[in-house]
Amino acid sequence: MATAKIGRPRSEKSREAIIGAAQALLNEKGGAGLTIEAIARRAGVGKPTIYRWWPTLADLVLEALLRQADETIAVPPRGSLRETLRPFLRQSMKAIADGGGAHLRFLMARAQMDEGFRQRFRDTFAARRRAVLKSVLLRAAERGEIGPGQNLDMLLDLVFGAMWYRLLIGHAAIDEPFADALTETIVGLVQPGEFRGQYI
Amino acid sequence: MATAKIGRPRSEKSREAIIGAAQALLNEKGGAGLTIEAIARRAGVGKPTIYRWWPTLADLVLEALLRQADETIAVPPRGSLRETLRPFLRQSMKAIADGGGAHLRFLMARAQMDEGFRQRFRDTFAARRRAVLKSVLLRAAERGEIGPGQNLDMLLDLVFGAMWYRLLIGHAAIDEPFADALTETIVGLVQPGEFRGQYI
Amino acid sequence: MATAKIGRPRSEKSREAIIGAAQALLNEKGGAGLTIEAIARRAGVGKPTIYRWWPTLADLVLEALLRQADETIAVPPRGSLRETLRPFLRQSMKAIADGGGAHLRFLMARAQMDEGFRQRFRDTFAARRRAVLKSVLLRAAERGEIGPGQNLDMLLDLVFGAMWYRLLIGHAAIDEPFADALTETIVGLVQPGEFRGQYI
Amino acid sequence: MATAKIGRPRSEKSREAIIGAAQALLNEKGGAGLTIEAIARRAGVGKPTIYRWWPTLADLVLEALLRQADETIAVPPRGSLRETLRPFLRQSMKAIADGGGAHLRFLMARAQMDEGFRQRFRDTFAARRRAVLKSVLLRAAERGEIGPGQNLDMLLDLVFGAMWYRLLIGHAAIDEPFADALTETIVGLVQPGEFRGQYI
DNA sequence: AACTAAACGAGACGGTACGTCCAGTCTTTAA
DNA sequence: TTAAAGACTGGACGTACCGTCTCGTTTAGTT
Repeated sequence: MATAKIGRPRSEKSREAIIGAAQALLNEKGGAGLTIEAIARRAGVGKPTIYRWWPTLADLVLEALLRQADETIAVPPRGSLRETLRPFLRQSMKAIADGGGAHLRFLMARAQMDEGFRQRFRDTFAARRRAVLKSVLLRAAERGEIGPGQNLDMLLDLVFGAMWYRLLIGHAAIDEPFADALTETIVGLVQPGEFRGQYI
Repeated sequence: MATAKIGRPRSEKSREAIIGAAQALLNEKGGAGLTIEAIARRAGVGKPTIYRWWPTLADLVLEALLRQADETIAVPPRGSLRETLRPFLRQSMKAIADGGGAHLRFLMARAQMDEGFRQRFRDTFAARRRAVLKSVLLRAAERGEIGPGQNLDMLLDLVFGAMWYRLLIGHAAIDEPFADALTETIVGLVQPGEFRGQYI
Repeated sequence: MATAKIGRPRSEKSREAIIGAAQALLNEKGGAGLTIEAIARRAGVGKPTIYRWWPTLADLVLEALLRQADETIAVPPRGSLRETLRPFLRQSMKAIADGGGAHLRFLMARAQMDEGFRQRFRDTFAARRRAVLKSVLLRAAERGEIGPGQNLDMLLDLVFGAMWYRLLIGHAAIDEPFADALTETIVGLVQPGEFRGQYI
Repeated sequence: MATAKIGRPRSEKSREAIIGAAQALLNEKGGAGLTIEAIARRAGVGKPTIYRWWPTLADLVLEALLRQADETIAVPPRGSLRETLRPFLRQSMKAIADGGGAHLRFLMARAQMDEGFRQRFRDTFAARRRAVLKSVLLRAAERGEIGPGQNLDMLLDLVFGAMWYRLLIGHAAIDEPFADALTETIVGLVQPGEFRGQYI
């Protein structure tokens, strides 16, 4: 059969405390000052307990992010591209404004320092987000709302790139007006019509 | 006049050695492992000498980046938007591929950990790059190549965002085909014509 | 010339504080519980400062022992063997009773766990103590107080062995009566006379 | 009567495995590196099983020592003091050379760190060894081979002290020549005759 | 034969200390 | 009088064990 399950089982209480402490510290002090030592102190937990379950502080923060993001997933239903994309972007930006931004900024920074984590971050979080939006675009393309010359992956880079760029550089707000403007820009970009440049 | 210039003069040799060491370490080992201590060792210099001239390791790397980027600035001249944007993007991506990518990734990571540097990074480097591209877009708008409904700042976010996003996530290459595709996408997006959504 | 001496010199204040803290902790809590971490805390010093100057906690304790033993060295002068040996042993045992015992027990324990330190301990401390007593025995032998059949190194093992054995096992006191009895035993053992067994 | 004896009985197999693993590790790697964790791993046993039966790692090693020493006990029979003492010492030193030395060094080190174990070590192992040798000396004294002025306990300290001292410091071998030399020294020391110093 | 209870292996737990790296500051000598 | 060099305090790192705990499993003796 499967592997036998022996030994003391994992303490869910500790797990919760650790993730909770990471959340709290990130929201209070921001990414700098978020250390494994501080989390262990706050959670009333030994450092090895953290290392046992997460290879890296970044992986722990990623799990914390996913935990709180899961509640707000809400796959967008149907309708026109505009009516699907707008709530997707509004919701994404709302999650960022409501605290997720600190997580994302921390994770992106760590991804630049740890190639292993960068790969995990790319393959789990980023790829998942891209997949969600890509399915939206694919349905729009099937409905004929997107011209045949459009490269959907380029569109993903444009949309997520603009959000990440604003988040990381911090030169402009990530709010509902931005979500709406980005929606209109993308909708305007993709609409089929006369030839407007060839994708190479 | 002002303060007399007495005392031991600054050693330009040390300055060069420091920046050179930073360049070398960044290219060899990447962002992780780039520390002030390592730079001081490599440059044969005391740590305080570094702290005296740069407030932060990130500022030092930023200077190193600007130093090597200055040679490749070459403001794009005239012609159509396509003919101006394409070399601009090709050149930008070539600089990234030729080693600048490590600098940029390091700087963006540090900006997420140090709000003070983030501001300097935004106000010097990022703003400068935006200004260059914006002047290109403005000239194109004057020539009527860009429709009146376009928000130029949104275009900047799209272009730089897509580049940064690919650089940071690492899911796709930053190369000439990408530069060309991005050029075509932007050119197609901005061309004036029938109404295609209103910027809010 | 010799090597130039630049840079901040070693802080004698820290050195004193470290050794003092080690002394204090050893006297208060005994060998168990004497850790580098605790010494650093007590001395108000960073751990690396300790590691910079002593390879091992044991080496630090050894220096602390030598520092306080230096004051009580007082090489025994002349006279008969009995008149020289007795004060030597009394003084040695007084030093043990006055606090040196904790140091010695700690050091001997560490020597059993760290072969490198064991060698240093043997070559510096133990060899030095043996040399002092051996010179006493040599002078006595020159004066004819020790029979020709005696192996002086065996005598050293007997004298130091008995002291260490009592100290480590703890079955009997290390005090003045013991010093005097040991003196008489050795003096009786070595006196020349009829043949009493041959050293092999 | 007392508590009924129900439940699973102690596993002798585990006990053997634990003691065997301790023996093996001690012989292979010496005292440093002998940990309960390593023993449990090697023996294929859970840590609590070890803690259930021995209060301390030192107590476990002590039992391992006694188990292998029991085979070589061989109480010395009769004859002169020399003829009794010499095999006793030879045998003791052979046991040390054959592997018991590592056990003894480990135990003596642990006795310095744990006062509770020091007492047990003293009251069981050391006292037993002293009793054996003391009975030898008593019989010799009854036969008149030892002068009336001799303090037998001092003799025990001399003999065991010299052995332990060599074992712990490591400045000289513990071998048959040493056993013989020590025998002759003791025999020469104790022989009755003209007055040779008074024991105080 | 079924029940009971202790000992078993496994391994996670909260902790302590380890020895190292680096940050940023301070103090001295050299230029 | 400033630059340069190196020792400083201090915090966090990731690891090794400690001794305790909680599991599911095994194994005898008791009913």
